[in-house]
Amino acid sequence: MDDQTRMLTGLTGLGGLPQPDVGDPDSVRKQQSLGQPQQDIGDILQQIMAITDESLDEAQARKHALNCHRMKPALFSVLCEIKEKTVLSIRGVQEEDPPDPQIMRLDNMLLAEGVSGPEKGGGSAAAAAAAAAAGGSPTDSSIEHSDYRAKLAQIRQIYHSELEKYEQACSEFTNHVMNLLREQSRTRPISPKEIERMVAIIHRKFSSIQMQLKQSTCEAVMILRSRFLDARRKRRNFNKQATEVLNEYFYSHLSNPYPSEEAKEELAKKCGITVSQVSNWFGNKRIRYKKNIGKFQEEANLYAVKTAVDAANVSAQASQANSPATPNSGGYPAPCYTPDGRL
DNA sequence: ATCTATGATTCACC
DNA sequence: GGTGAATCATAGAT
Repeated sequence: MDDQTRMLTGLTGLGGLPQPDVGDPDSVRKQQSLGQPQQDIGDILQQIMAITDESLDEAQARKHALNCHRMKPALFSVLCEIKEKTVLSIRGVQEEDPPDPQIMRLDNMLLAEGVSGPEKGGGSAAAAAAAAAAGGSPTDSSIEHSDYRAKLAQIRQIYHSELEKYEQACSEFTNHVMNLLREQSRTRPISPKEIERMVAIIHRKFSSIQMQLKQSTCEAVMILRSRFLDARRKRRNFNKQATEVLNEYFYSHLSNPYPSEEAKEELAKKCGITVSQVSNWFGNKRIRYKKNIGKFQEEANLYAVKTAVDAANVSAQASQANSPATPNSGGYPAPCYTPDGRL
């Protein structure tokens, strides 16, 4: 009995293996035509392939039997040799690809919107600023603001929980595949590098799923944002007190109705609006005043009186007289009024 | 329904 | 970047 025949009998004697059909005349013919060695190897390979069709316990037992088989090292070395030849053609085909620019774009956006960054970072601050600039009374904007924040937080939460799920699934799957490959490396030649490559492939697959998640999150944020920006166009008039403060400043600085940055901040604080709203207001006011001074005459006189009265009060309170708020020299034409407040 | 007032936006200019 | 000018879009008055 030669080695291969012994091996065959050894394998068939392992139990549970399909016995070569000795009684079958076809089988006998095959044995004769193939020649003993090829036929034996063919059987072994067939048995290896058959493992996949079996239950786990059976397969484990079979695997163990095969691993213990004394021909296994020989088969293994043959597989190694084949592998060595084929690997040369595979090598270098799939090398490190550069970071996907689209992923980077999505990442940057998610970071900017405060979805992927630290909990209460720049993104929400920016949103807050935008919300504040949205106009309307301070209460309205804060309602819109909190609404926006709440929705953003919701998106953020979903994004993170999904991301976590994906990451967990990815690492679980990676572990599983690595274990499988390590296990298989006992029967077929698998280099650590190949395992690495396989892991990279898995990661690529999962990162493409992640990209989809990022994309849909971005879309959600964009929709939220556009809704929010639409809401911004829903103009709300400033309250009476705010308009009064702004008008007072405007008419008392008619010669130069350009508040400094500090003055704008002060006015914004007084009126409960943002600095950019103050800028808008002054921009509109200047142009509209200039366009139709006549129309604003009454208003101008009213505030001139107010300013004069205030100035008078101040001077009355102070022991020494102060000069009026702002002399009107140049700049925008002043309304006509007498120093005592009469028109 | 229509008009007016007004806050916001856009664009060109400096 | 701040401003003027034109324009948009809507609230509020009629």
